[in-house]
Amino acid sequence: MAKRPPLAKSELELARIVWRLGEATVRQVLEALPRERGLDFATVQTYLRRLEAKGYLRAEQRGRTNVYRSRVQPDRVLGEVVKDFLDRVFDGNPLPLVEHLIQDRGLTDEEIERLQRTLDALKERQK
Amino acid sequence: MAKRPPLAKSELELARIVWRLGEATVRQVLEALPRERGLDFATVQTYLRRLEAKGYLRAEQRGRTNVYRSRVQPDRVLGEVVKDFLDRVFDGNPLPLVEHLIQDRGLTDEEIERLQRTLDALKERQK
DNA sequence: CTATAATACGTTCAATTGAACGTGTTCGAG
DNA sequence: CTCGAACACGTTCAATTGAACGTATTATAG
Repeated sequence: MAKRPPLAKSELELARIVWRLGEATVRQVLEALPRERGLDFATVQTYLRRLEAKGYLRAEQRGRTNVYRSRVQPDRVLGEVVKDFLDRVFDGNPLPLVEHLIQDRGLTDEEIERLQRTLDALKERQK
Repeated sequence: MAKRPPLAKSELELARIVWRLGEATVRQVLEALPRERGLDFATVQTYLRRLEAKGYLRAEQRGRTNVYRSRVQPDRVLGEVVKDFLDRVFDGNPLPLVEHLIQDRGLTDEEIERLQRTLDALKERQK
């Protein structure tokens, strides 16, 4: 499985939009971008082309226009991104990051409940 | 508080070593690096200089040698790094990341227990 | 004392990334 | 038709990053 080159930040940003939309043209991605981002059409085009070259997206010529869709499972890519981050910043140790997240950022009561149930299930399964 | 320029990956890697050691010379950082990293002394020197220029580290001339130490609270920087990542990859929403982490990466039983206690405490406090 | 090793510091260099330009082509409104 | 808007694609360009070089200086083992 030929390893893809790493995702740059802007590339991930656009890839996530394509993932969310399922498939998208340059213009659709541009329009899905927050207005204050202020990217040029040509710039979005360039990034999508790069994503295709890197193997993350696949372009299909529909009529006169290119439609991009994901070539790899988004979750898989996300997993790689998270793993890379975890390795670099926490030596691959998830616990400190999890603790940081649940301490620091606001979780609602429901979210806490939900996490507890997830942990319960996990503890069950872990036997 | 003048915002620092962002931390590049290699820079964060070295900064973390300085944080861990409390203070360190170029050589000490070099030696604390995993052997397979294979960085040159001069390269480590360059990165530490950049970290100083960016305001993350402060160099003190001790004898003939530079000793680097952190200029900002490491936890603070770490918080920024995590926040940036969370924003970019999960739209600032911690829950999906937490769920991904506890599902995907191996947590030991004790770690799960510990998380549950943390969540209990958090739920208490949230009233 | 002197040659060698270690260091600081300025400089360089290639690859990657963020961002856009220019040109050729095409499609649809008048 | 024809003209302008939209698009594709090749190209460019500056900033950042990863990595190291070269030179001057100093400390130290012989």
